[in-house]
Amino acid sequence: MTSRGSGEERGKMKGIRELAEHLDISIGTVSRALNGKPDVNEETRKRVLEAAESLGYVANQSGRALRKGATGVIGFMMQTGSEITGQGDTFFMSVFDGVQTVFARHKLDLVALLCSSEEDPNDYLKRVVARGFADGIILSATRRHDARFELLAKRRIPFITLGRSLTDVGQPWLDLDFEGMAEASIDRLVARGHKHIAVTRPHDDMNLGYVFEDQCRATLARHGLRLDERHVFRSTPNEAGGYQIACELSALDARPTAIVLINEAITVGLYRGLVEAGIMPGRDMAIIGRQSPHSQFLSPRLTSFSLSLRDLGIALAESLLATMPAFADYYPARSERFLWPMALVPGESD
Amino acid sequence: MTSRGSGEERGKMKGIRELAEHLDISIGTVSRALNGKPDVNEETRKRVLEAAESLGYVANQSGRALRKGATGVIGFMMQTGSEITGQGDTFFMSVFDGVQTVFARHKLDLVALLCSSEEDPNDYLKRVVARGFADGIILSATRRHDARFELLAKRRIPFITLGRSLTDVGQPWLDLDFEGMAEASIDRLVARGHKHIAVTRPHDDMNLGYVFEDQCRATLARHGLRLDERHVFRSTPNEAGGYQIACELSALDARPTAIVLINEAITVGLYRGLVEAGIMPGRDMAIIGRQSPHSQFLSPRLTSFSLSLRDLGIALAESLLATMPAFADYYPARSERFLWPMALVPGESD
DNA sequence: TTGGCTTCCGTAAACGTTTACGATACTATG
DNA sequence: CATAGTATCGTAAACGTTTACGGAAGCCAA
Repeated sequence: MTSRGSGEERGKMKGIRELAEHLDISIGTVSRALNGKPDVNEETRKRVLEAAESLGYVANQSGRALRKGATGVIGFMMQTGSEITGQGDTFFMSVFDGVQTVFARHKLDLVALLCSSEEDPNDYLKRVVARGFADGIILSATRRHDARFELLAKRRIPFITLGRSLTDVGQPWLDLDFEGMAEASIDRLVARGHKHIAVTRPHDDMNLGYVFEDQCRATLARHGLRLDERHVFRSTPNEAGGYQIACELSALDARPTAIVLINEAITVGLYRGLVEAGIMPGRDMAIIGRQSPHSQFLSPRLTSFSLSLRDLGIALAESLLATMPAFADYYPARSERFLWPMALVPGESD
Repeated sequence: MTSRGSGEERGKMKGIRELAEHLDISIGTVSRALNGKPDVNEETRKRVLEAAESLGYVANQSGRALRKGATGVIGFMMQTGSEITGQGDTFFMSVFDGVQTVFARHKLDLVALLCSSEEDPNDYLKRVVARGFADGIILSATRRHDARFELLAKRRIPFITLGRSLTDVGQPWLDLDFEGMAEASIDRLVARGHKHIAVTRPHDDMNLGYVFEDQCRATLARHGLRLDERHVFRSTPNEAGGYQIACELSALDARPTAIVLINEAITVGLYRGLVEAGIMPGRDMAIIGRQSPHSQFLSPRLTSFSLSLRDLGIALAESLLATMPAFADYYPARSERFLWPMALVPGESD
């Protein structure tokens, strides 16, 4: 027993070496004890665990990652700046919570990799993965063509995307069922007698915009209707964009009688713009959108498509782990691709 | 020159050793070249940089962090789950963007440390810092008493908090000027003849709730008025909470004529609840709140306190770096504490 | 020529873990 | 008693960097 006297619980633990000396055990045994290896006496394991607890020792991340070749970290890449993704904080926070319930079972940590709006997302991702920061990556806000896919595939980093893309490297993906949303929306509106239906989509090349518009067009065609090109509104995914759409809409001579919103962040602005133009949502203009924290508190209440973001996160996490060899015994290997269904919540806006 | 033929640009770079062999230079020189050390020939430095670029080599994070004792990562701790933080949709994303413009100058990376709603925040933080994950931490959503402060102080991790607390370990902090907001709001409402003013605050022990309520009370007292205990509304920081407040409000026999909202995420729900109760915002009830992406698109437009979240992020980052010895030559050492002013943007709701 | 200075580069030792391997003591079996 | 087997633990070699140190040139002045 090396004499260290007291000194417990104060300051920082130096490392496993100090812990080992404190216990008068070799560092190898300490490590094995902490990592649950079988070849260590149960009594000494208990001693080690207790000492680690009381001294506040936790294995250093860098040392462990260097040796094991894995960091135990999964990164969720997202872009900062307010109006990039069009998804609010609460959207991702809910998804994260689902992801973490899965990760917690495997001692994995989820961190959000924040790409500045001033940096090219491809460069950022390249930097992050080359540094070996995370064992796996979750991508969101997928674009029509997305070079990030190829980058991760080339480096053989396990990853999954929340969203599809024309770029396809065989990775698993999950995406919201925008086709189903488009179809259900159009069907519902047509059934209510609407013949001139407008749609919105992001101003940039987010993939979901193409998927959504195409399916709306196809569904309208099935009803013998067509999508007027002037009724496709592109906007930034925020309230200002929604307001802008309302302005353009009201200025039209051949005004549609209904509109389907692919993005939930534009709803309040759209409502406001319509009201200012004397167009009463739900009466003069039918609106179907996406559920958001406020959608049920608008007047009239928004008819919207909802989904369990938490469950989505769970599915996302499990699909990712299924592609990682280290978790092959927990999740059968597969490369899943799944359209996540959304449920129509009737409101008074259509 | 070791014969490697081609094989460039494909797959992953093994490490600095392979890069060095490729160049027929020692790894020490390669490292020095990449890190901008002075004692390396400019021509060889150019060769190294070009080779690294073309081979896609980036120094491994774990190895570098282990050797240098610093990770180059700053963590912003936040809690997942939808209704924890109570900040609106894009609040953090905007702050992050400001933080990153500062960090980019020092090759620091910002990541969001996501604490699951199922894990104790103190345990989470302890785990993160003990692992040596980040060189510095930014804390938000500070509570009345916040053990996280003591934990970080004990381990001597540089950190700053976005928000104050009764727990004070001498760290720098930035906080929104809720005192100023309370004072300006009350003054304005009293000047307009209101005598019965209600306030909102979070349902939990977030510190800002105490600060805000106290200052409202003090300012009312200055005008010879008092804050009715029944006019202090606690709610979850989301739209449902706002709706709930409206319900409680309308059920009151002695109804206030004005209300000040400390949280921006409850506004839409409150509007809705008031309207349903036949109370017209801006006419029957004066409302002053916080700016959010939708506040300007509500009817009537919300009179709100706004601030530049991006600038806030910049200040936050600079104050943090000022406490880190490694950046002492860029930012003069100081332990700053700063109330961030908010500007009143008149709307039609009061 | 000698010595000192500068410029450049190679060598090797850390950093804190994990783990393959071997060593020891003990138990069971013949 | 000899041997094999088992339980437990110590030793040391990795993992990929960075950096202190020293050495080998080249240059210049004395």
